[in-house]
Amino acid sequence: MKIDLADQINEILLDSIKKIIRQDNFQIKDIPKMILLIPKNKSHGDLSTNIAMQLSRELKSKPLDIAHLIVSNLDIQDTIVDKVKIAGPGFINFWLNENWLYKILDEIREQGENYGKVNLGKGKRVQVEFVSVNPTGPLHVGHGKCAAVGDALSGILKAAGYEVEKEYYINDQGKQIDILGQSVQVRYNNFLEEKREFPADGYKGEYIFDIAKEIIDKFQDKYKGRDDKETQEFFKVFTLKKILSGIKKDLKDFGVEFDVWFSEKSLYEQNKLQEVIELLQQRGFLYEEKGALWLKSTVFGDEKDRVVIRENNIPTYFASDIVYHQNKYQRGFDKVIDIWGADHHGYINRMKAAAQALGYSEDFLDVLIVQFVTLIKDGKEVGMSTRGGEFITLRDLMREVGKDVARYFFLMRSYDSHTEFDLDVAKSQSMENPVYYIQYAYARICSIIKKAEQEGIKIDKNKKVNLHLLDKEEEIELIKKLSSLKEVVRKSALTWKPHLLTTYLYDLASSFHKYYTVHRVITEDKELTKARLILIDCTRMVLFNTFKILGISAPESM
RNA sequence: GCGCCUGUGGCUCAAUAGGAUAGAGCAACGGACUUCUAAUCCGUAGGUUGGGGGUUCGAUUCCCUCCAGGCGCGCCA
Repeated sequence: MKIDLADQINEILLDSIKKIIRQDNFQIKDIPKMILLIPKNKSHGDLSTNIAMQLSRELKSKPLDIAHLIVSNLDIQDTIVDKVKIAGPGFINFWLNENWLYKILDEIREQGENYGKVNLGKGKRVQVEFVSVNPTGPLHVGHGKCAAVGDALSGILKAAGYEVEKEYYINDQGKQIDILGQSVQVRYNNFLEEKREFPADGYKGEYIFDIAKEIIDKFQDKYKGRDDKETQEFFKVFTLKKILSGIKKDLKDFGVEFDVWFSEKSLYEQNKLQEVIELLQQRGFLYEEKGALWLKSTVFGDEKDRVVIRENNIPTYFASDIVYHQNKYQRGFDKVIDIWGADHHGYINRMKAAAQALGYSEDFLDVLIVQFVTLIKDGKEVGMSTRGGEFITLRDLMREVGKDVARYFFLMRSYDSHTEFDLDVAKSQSMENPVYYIQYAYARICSIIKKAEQEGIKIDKNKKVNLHLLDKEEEIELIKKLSSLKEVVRKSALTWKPHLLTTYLYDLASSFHKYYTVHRVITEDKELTKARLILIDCTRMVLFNTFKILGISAPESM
């Protein structure tokens, strides 16, 4: 494996700094992390570092002086670096030998679908748990955002060398499931002209009626007027199954496949609660007060202690979650990421406190909060309460704008900004949609390659093509974009920001469209044509790889 | 009252772990199809980064404070 060019520059910089420290007897604790960045402005070189400014504080000396010292000790013999210059307040800018650009193309061709992968995770096991919506109704638009973010983040972490497991936690027991069953049961009886009172906090959605109708179709009046244990259980189980299979189908059609569907009920069946209570008791983090059992979550920074077992002996929702996270830990993950909606952010502290009370390190569990989606339809906001029954489902959204548009829209901005999703705009502007813009770049490339094939132009993998012919400004620009994929993957895996990749996609597509407008790929010049075909094929590959990480499809024609 | 998130051109958002002249798209205006897909490209205009302080070589980014919006503060889930 070749040395990364950033690594190479890091190395010679480090050598130089070490030399200075020795020569001039500087005292220094640690050398700050070297940050090499690609300057926005071309006149600042191909790569740049601010290390001199970073060191200035520690060395108590002017950034410019340090920069000069570093540069004069820099050994650029036999490296990719052509020229070094100091600029501004103390930036050290590097100009690279142009060969490096063409080496990028070789690398892409060599690695194919693997280009863009980095080994940040080194095989560490990460669990990403997301969506995990109570199975009391269909998924709505807000859940779609969580699904898109969770799935994309998982893809990013995989590309960054982590071993990722995606999980959906099903709250398939408890009070809300009882109410759900009752809601359907009442509707069922009402359809059969049996008077029943609808539960005060019952689920009012249209889908409840549909399920009731379905039960009539299948079982006629078998359960009419009955209210024994068996009947209640029947409505609960039937409804739960129905809704859950709907959720699974929605997610699958949205392109999200989970590795594990984890049932809350199964934890109780295995009597895991008792185990966890005993463990917490042993560790001294439980106490009784007012007939209830409390967790001392304040010890770990929670605002107040929390009830685990109620006065009436029924465990709280929180208790289940503690048991569930205990289970996650026992499955041996190095890291657990929970993705929650913004309405649950007040829950983070107690959950992290619980994890620590169980004895896990503070950074074992991290919770990522996805801010709400405000959906605009016909110019006004649409409410999204499951219980109230008024919402736009993820299914509706997919029907209206398609899977790719929906996913991209959720991912194109940072998940922690509350985004407005104007349905009318997403539909009516679909021709100017960023998704189409990007996919169009891909389709264009495919179409050129197809045409070249028809004209009998073939790229022989073994035959040398003179890539130095790719010397136009737009070509250099495009290759540089291609080269930065790995950096983007690394960064987004480190910061858990999928939108860095959507931004990158747009950027890359833009570079390609510009190139396309100015230069023709297929020309009379055979050698040039071949070189350009390689360039666009590499672009195609990079687009493809990024699409794959984000779960967006790559159409060969549009 | 306390906590979390947000505030950037008219609108929707970026800004790479604090970096160089704050960038895109939409909307506006003016251009480019005899071409491998015009679902594209080029140009013009548009900014006191909510206000005020601070930290330093440098702040959209970090700290304090105020203002505005969203969301939470249960022996609900």
